[in-house]
Amino acid sequence: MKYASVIVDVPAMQTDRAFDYKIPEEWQELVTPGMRVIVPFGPRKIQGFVIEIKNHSEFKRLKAISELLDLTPCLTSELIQLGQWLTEKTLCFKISAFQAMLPAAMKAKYEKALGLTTDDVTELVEQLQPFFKNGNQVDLKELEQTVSLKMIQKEIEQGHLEVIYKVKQKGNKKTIKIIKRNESLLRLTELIKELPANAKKQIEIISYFTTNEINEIALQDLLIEANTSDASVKALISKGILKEEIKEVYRDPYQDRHFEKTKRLILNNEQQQAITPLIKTINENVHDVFLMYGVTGSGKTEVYLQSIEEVLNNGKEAIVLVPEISLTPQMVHRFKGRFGSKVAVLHSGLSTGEKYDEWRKIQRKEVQLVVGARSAIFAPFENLGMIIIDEEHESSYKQEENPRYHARDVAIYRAKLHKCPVVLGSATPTLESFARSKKNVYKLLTLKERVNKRSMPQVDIIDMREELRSGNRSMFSTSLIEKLTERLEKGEQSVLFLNRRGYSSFVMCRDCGFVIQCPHCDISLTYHRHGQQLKCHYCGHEEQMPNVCPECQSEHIRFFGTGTQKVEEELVKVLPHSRIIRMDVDTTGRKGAHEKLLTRFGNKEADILLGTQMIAKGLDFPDVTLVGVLTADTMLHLPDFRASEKTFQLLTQVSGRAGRHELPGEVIIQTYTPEHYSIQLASQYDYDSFYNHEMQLRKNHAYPPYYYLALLTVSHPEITKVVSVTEKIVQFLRRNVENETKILGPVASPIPRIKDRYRYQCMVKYKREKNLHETLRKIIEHFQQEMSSNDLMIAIDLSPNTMM
DNA sequence: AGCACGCCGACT
DNA sequence: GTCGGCGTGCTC
Repeated sequence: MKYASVIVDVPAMQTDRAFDYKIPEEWQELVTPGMRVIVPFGPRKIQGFVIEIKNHSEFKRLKAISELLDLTPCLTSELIQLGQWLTEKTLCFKISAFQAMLPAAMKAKYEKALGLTTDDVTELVEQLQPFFKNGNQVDLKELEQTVSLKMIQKEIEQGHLEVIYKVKQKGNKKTIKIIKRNESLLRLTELIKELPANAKKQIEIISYFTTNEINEIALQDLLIEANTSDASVKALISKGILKEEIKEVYRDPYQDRHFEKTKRLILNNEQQQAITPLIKTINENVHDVFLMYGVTGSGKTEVYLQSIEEVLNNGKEAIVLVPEISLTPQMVHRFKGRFGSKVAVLHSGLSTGEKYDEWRKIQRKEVQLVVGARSAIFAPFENLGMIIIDEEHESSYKQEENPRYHARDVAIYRAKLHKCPVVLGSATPTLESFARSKKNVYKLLTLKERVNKRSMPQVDIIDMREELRSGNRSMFSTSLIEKLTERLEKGEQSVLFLNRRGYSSFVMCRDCGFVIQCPHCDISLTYHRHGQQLKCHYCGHEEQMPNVCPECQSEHIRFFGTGTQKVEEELVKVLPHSRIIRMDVDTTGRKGAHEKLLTRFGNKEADILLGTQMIAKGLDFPDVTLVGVLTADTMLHLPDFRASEKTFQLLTQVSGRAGRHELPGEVIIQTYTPEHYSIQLASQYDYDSFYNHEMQLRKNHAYPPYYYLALLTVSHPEITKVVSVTEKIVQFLRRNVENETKILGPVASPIPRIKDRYRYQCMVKYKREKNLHETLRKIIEHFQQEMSSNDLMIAIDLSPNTMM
């Protein structure tokens, strides 16, 4: 007799362990670790993951697995192990770790229904009787709307009704019907004559098979091609001449796109030097981490492509991670063009079903390469030959919700197991990675020249304070307008970049200075042109834009700050004849809208592309010769120790968008702090100096990479509770950490209240702290009751990206 | 997370 | 005396 250890789908501290189940006789040999099952849990039924098969169980009153959801495990043994590791590393629940590895379609949904337990409907209360006219089950949600719960409860007590717990799958395999011939072509030709003459349509169908000499065809195609209805097809099937088969098909998001085969390019000297050690590790089957530091346009991608080719030739698989926002069609094209149908693509633009299908291709070993965003790092490959993380510095590789993992850490963990290399690529590596390469923990591969030998575009820093002094109160400097006009005249294109983070349009009274804030969060509301609404970006609260100031009744209340809409309006005023494409969340909301706008810009249907973060990455248009950054320093003032680093990265990234082809490019950076080193050094493309300068600061302030961080955020509706809990935590930490570890706090979070919950935090800065995870676990355990009963929340982020 | 069980106050 | 509030503890 075998038993299954199951991790159940209940994300709670008390259930964060395996539960044992009997395996029914008929599945004894079938159930293996990594399969999803449905199990009884208390009174209900829920989904779970089998993580182990055992011959004994300590527990006496075992229940049996009620259903199998997979016949092939969806988690490989490696992924089960990885899940355990993730759980410890990020202090998340086991179930959350497993769920993070799978496409959303495989997560269960739960529903409750009421079932009739008697044959005689009239035993029920009259009011309930009509609901069971068409069957003996009714959806509970539906019933709740019209009937009181009490009445239902009574009926359950009397044994007339029962609650049925249902587990539903979200997405599923898409299938089509295939019609096959059941006879030889020769026999079919004979059959045409044998069929009754009035069976015209049937004859037509058979002729279609014989004249085209085909064995099978999709039903929907056959109906069109042979111009018939499925009644005739059914008739032939029942006669045994044809047969029907169900076939799983993939929703292919790229099916009507043609990818021209691209050939490998000749590598230049630098690229050759970079790829050699990489190829060596690939062929020798050893684990290593490479940092490929290559300036924009230095041809990193070609190095990726050729090393992947090597991996695939060795019969192994590869994962390429790309930041969500640069997973553009251009990017996909490069991989599909080289490797065709061997590639699966995973990103958030796909529907749940499409993601599931791409994932299935990986599981069934139909592809050898995955290109995708963060979660693609969990691709269920079993024979990994290499993992590439492009734009390694991107903060989106860190998941900001549980499990708070960093894709880079997962990549290195998996690569160690598979004895294969990890390649981290960037033009502006994170300080962490570059520091590791200096210590030779990562092997540094450097690409200093651009492939086309062009120098980087000239960058001009414009001091906006000067502009203000000389009477220019607009958001465009004289120089920027001049250069934009110049491009318009020459028929060249420009890109304007608005860095909006931490600088959205808030509403302020000009008389008393009152700023309208969210009633539930301590943050100012954002003005939305659409319907004159004020919106909170944290809790979704909405209200109407007032006509007068709520404080002083002044009419001089208006919105400040710079949204893309506002910039567009202003721009049209200054350059009335320019054609502008605006790209932001509003214009790219719909699926495919993003791509359409870019195509239009590429076709030169506009002169100026205006947008936020999303246009900073990977765009490559030959006629763009001017890039303008409207406000370079907004991000600098966020409460974030990485603010300078992010600013440097962004400016470097954006500058790389200009003059990528024959035409030379120019960059304008507008700022109120032109002397800031991250702006100065970005304009000189001087990563090394930036690195040295920033490292010194990090050292002085005890930040990464000199120290590791852990951020604990406590939240509760009452501020006194929050403060006292955080205080207790800090005291406990102080008693349990090493001497050189620093503990900051308790302090209010940068956003002190979200959704009516007060937030306090404490930051742990440590170098070596062997037992930190254990200590943090103890803290959670200590507050466990309060967390489940008293609405208390403690969030722990190990190596947080920001302090928010 | 759900859900049952169980112990106290305010009503028919 | 009963209904129903939510604190406590369990789920293989």
